[in-house]
Amino acid sequence: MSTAFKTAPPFSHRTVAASAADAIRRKIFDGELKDGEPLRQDLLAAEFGISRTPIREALVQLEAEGLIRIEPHKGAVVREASVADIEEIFELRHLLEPVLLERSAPSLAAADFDHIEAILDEYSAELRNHNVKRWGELNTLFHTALYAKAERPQIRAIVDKLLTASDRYTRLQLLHTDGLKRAEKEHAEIVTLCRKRKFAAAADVLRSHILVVKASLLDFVARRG
Amino acid sequence: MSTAFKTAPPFSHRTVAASAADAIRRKIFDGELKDGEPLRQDLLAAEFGISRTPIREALVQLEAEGLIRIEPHKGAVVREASVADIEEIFELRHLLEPVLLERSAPSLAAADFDHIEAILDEYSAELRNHNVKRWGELNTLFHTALYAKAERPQIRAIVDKLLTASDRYTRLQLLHTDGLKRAEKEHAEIVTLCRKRKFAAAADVLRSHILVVKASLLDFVARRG
DNA sequence: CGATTGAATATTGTATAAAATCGACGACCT
DNA sequence: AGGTCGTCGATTTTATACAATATTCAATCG
Repeated sequence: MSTAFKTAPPFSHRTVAASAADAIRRKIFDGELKDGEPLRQDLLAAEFGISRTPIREALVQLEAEGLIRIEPHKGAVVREASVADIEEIFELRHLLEPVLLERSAPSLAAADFDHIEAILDEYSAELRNHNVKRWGELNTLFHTALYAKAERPQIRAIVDKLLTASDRYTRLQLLHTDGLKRAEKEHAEIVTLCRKRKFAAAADVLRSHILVVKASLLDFVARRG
Repeated sequence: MSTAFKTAPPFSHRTVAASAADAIRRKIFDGELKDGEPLRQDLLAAEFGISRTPIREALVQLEAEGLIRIEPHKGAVVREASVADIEEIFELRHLLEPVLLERSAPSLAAADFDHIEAILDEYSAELRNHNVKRWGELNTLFHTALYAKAERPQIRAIVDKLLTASDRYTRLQLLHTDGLKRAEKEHAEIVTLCRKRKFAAAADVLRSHILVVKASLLDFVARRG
C-alpha cells in the first residue's frame, strides 16, 4: 500500500516528517485510527518505511493541532472529543466564521461564486449518494472557498482547524439526512445573498446555519449517548 | 548560565524537549532572540547542553505556536510580526476575550477578585517603576485570572497564545505611559463591574479596552515606522 | 566586467544506537 | 491475605552517526 509521500517525487519541497503528519492525520479522519487508540512510533515508522525521528516530529505537530494527546513516556493517543469540546468548536465557528465571511465576500468575483456553486452542486449529488466522506470534504471546501479573500491568515488558520475537527464528526455519520438537506438550502442562500452583496444578511444566515448544525450534531450524540 | 530545565529536579515529569521549548520561548519573549534572527539547532543544543533531537521537537512545537517559521533545509527564524498581524491579534482578542469574561465572571468568588486586585496593585506599583517586563507579565496574569472559570479550554488556549503574543510587543516598550495609565483605570473598572455582577457592562469595557490598547500600539508603530 | 557554474562548506533532515522511564508481575515481609 | 519493593520487558526519549540539501565563493566563460 503506497502512501502519499512515497509516491511524491523526490523533488517534493516537504520534509518526510510533514508528509508523515499528513498521512497520520488522514488515518485519524478516515476513522482508521479510532478515538483513544494509541499511536505507537514503532508501528507507524515500520508502516511508512521511515525511522521514528520524523514520526516523533509529526506527532508533536499533530498534538499542537489538537488531534492527539502526548503524555511523556506513555505515548500518543487519538484525542477523543467530549460533548463539551464539540460545543466549543461550534461556539468558536459561530464567532469567527461570520467575521471571515464579511471580510471575504465583498472581494469575491463572479468566477469565485461560480466555483463555490460548483462545489455545492457536487455536494448535492453526493448527498443523494450518501457519500458521507466526500460530503465532509466538500462542506469544508465550501466554507474555505467562501473565506478565501478574507486576508485574515490567523483567523483562517483557526477556522481551518475547526472545520477539519467538525469534519471528523460529520464523517462519522453523525448527521441525519434532514439536517444535511437543510444545510444544502442554507449554503445556497448564503451564496445568493453574497452575490446580491447583502453581506450582513449572509453573515446572519451563516450564524444560524452553524447553530443549526451544532444542534443537529448534539441531538444525534444525545440520542445515541 | 543555568537554564530552567537544568535546575529542575530529575523527577520532573516533563521531557527535555518541552523544557527546551520553554527556554527558547522565553528567549524570544525577552528579546534575546530578535525578529528574523535564525535559530541554529547546533548552537541551541550546545547552549543547553543537550542534543539536536529535542531541540528539533521544540522548534516544531514553537512553529505550531506561531512564534517561529521553519523552512525545509533552511532552518528556523523568529517570526517577525507585521502591522497586519498585530491588528489581527487584537481583532481576535476583541472577539474572544469578552466571551470568556462573560462565561467566567459569574463564577468568580470574592477571593478570586481579591487575587485579581492584588495583581492590579502590583501592576500599579511596577508602572511607577517603569518595569515593562514585569508589567507585561502582570497584564497577562490579570487577563487570564479573569477568565479562570470560563470552562472553555479551547478558547482559553487561543487567547493565551494571543496574550503572550501581545505581551511580546508591549515588552518591547511599544506602549507609552498615558496608554498604560488608561489601561490601569480600565482594568479596575472591569473588576468593579464584575463585583457588582454587571457582566455585560464589564464585557463592553473590556471590548473598548482592547480596542484602545490596539490603537495605542498601532499608533506607536506608525510613529517609529 | 558581469553572469554562471561547480566544488567546498555549513546546516538541516533522517536513521540508528544508547539511555531513561513506565507498567506489570512476582517475591517478600507483616 | 494484603501491601510493598524490586526486577524485567516494552516503549519512549535522547544522543550520535550519516545523508541530503542549501549557501558561499572562487574559477570560468561570454
